[in-house]
Amino acid sequence: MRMSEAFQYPQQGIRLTVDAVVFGYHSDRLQVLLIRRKYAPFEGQWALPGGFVAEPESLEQAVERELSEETGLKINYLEQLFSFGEPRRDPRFRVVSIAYMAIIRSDNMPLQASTDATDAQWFDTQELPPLAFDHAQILEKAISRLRSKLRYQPIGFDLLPEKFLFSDLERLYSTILNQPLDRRNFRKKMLSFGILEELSTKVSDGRGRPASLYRFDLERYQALQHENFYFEIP
Amino acid sequence: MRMSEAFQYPQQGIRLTVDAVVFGYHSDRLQVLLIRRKYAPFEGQWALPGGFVAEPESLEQAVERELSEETGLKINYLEQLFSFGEPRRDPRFRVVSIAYMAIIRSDNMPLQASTDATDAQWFDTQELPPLAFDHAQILEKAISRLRSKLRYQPIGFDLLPEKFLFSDLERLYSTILNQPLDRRNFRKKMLSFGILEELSTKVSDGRGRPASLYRFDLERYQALQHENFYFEIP
DNA sequence: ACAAAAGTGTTAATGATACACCCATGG
DNA sequence: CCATGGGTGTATCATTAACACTTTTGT
Repeated sequence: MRMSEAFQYPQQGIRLTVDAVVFGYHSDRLQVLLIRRKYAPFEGQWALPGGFVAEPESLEQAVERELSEETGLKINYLEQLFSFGEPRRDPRFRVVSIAYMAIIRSDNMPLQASTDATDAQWFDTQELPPLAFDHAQILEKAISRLRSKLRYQPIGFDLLPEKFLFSDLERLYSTILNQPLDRRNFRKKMLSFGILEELSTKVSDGRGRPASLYRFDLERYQALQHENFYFEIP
Repeated sequence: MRMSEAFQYPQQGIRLTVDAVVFGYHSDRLQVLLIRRKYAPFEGQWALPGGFVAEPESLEQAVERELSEETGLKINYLEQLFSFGEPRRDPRFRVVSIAYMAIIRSDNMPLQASTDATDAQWFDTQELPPLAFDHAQILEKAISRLRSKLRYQPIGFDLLPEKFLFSDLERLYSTILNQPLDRRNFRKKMLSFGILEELSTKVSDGRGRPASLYRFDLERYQALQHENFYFEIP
């Protein structure tokens, strides 16, 4: 085996793809972007956006290219999730897929009447259609990762517009974590980090007392990271 | 692109490997297993054990096979770490590597006078030689993962022999986390989980008061996981 | 009796949880 | 003046952190 490695450089016949679980947040719901497949296998079924990795591009570039080709969307946050490589996960031949988790700001979510793309649609994560391949498993892992990251990384802000209401942020947390939060405690904790800037503008949605807009202060956050600072929502 | 995907099934020329960061614990030090490369590139340099994935095997099987071929070691814990796919990480051609983190019980560490294997050696993680490819980066990521997992998963027991002294466990934590621990607080916390069984045997290393042996109670741990139980060392 | 490591409790500080009323606006 | 959502503080409880002496053995 070592010998063959050294001198033959075996060509494997294993294909490499990337798939992306793209999250958005709309109407107080966590949404995920799916693409309807045009071709077999799983023709007509919904699947995660993704595709084969091209020879000279990095994995991240591959994800960004595929997303841009299929949906025209601009990614706001991207991280590698997990690699899926069970031998029979694709019925055609061996495909190993490196899955990514991506986040798109809710003010960027509208889908472009897409170029090449078939159907691309946002789905509420609570009401998902059957998915092609092992994509349900990938999605499940992504949701679970998103949930835990929400608690110890300021990743929730990537799902909201740049300026947002505190109540939006709170609803986002309680929706995605699927648990009720105490408004006062949440506010106290979140403000204690000192990474939110309160803007002077107040907005009213028509009824109720007008609320302040906030903005996530990324620079401040990055500065704090070099000190003994831990973002954590209990 | 979609078209070509659907009908051509492009062969990519991207090779797929697995690499393993294998941790052991010996002489109160965290150790990692390295292999001296027999062939170019990086001939003679130290590298992580690993190799090409064979067509019909799962990724985990590939790791286990390579480790067994190269070192004869039996793995005690295995988890996928991260996938590395920068286009020029291998000077020969495009190789994407899926890295795993493995743990070997310290009573299993002796290396078999190896079959095929060249040199395989344990290295103290504080005194590492230069590594081939991007393996230093992989190793760094593995250590950081091990550190954080140590805090919230009972993974430290996988580094110790089946029966161990409480002081060993404590030293392991303070060594790997690289911080001093308070003996009383550590003990109190660790025992509070109820996942350690105190054995009746006491052992003495010649000087000082003899100490009890403990054993990690896996079944109890698994049972507790279904309840509201969180292992966490602060 | 001394050296060496094991074992053991209490207090103070900090952080988490629980909880209810007033405020500002639009209709 | 009513309905609606925004905004605020305090008291209790739980967890963590700090800290030092006694016990058991071998030499």
